[in-house]
Amino acid sequence: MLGNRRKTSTGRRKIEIKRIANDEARQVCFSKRRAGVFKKANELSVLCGAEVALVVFSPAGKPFSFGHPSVDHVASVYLSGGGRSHGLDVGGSGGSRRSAVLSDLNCRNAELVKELEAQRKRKAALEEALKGKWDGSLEGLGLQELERLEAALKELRREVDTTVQKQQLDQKRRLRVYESFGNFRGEGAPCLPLPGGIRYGLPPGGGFGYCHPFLDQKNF
Amino acid sequence: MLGNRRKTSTGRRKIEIKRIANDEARQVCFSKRRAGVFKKANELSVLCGAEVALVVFSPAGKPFSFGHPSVDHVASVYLSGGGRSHGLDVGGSGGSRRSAVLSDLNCRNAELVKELEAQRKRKAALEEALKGKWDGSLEGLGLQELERLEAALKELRREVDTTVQKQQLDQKRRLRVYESFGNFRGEGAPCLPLPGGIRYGLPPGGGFGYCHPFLDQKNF
DNA sequence: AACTATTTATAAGA
DNA sequence: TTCTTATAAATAGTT
Repeated sequence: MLGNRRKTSTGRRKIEIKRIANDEARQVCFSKRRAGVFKKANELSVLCGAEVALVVFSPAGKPFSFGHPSVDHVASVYLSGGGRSHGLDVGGSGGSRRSAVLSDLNCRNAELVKELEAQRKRKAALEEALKGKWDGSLEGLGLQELERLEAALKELRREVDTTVQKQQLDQKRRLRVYESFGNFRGEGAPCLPLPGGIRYGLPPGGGFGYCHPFLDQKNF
Repeated sequence: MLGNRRKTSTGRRKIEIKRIANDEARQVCFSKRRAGVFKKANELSVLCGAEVALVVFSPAGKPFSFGHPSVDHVASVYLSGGGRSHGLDVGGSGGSRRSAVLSDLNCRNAELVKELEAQRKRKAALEEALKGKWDGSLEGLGLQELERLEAALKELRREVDTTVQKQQLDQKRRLRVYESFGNFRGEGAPCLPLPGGIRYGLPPGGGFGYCHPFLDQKNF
């Protein structure tokens, strides 16, 4: 009775890996494959103990992410230059650790002094720019002035970024803490400013909801 | 002749998704599955036009990554709060863009003024800390002083991070540029400092080599 | 969302 | 690591 039932499906067919033209089909494919990729990423981290960070934006711009131990952790390591230091000087095993810390601190201090210098100049320049062109409102400014202001802001950002990056690098060299477990996030309201320190990812209350892996990631 | 050959394999068997105890088996599994996950991630981005960033560290700490349009791009968006603004005010389509930019700039300026204030205080505090305890060398300092200095450095970092994050958020709100194509990176020397602005990832010359997807990612 | 026929990924073994 | 093979899993097209 069940055996001689007609075929109800043509079955899976091979497809070419190129952009799916049809909008709806693309959306369906995204949902299915997103679930698949996240599952694979999770399995890789569990089976092999690998550190994994995966962030996906749907064609509509909805964010989904998975990280083990966390997106933040992996992003930090990646940011700081990638990879563990292959076991050298990790853990409190020997007496060379203290001197390593010392030379590390020494190095960081030198960089910090330079950064202070740069910061001083930068701030002066920015105040200059603000003083000359800025009275608190925007209405009196032409497009040109706005653009110049924006350029100044970008410049500031780039310089601060450099500072941050160096400091993170330094810090990560000796701070290799393992966090406890992975996480899975998806589908949240975009563009909310976040309080507190920098986050390579978003905090629980910051607009992204946490979801259990593979159970709740069906929305486009 | 070929048909009646004995089974040469027991074939694939179902496994439980939990850490593989045996080191070698875990390594082999990592290599295979890493390739699989990266392939899936790439297919998702191509088929569906999704933005994807995937970073994996092997158990030994070797970094592998894939991004479309790039890890940097996805990380930036993710960092800034996630998600596109759902088509509103994207592109130069309407006349509301100008006023949007104005209120945006206005907002950014207010934050900037606050940040300048904070920066001034921060710098003063740091200089204080350095003046009091620091003569250029580390040898005269006890562990307690070192710890206090480290705390000051961390504090500085946290505050600078906050600045950077806010500015990035602001900037990203109106800078939604599409880059051209994805990339694949793997297996590089860890922990080299990077010149230039902050990178959510690593530049071509920064210690990571570029690889073509799925062809060159076999090393643990 | 559910259903299957297929394709694809992969666990073991060599 | 790479190849092979049997099998488990993912998923394209359909309903």
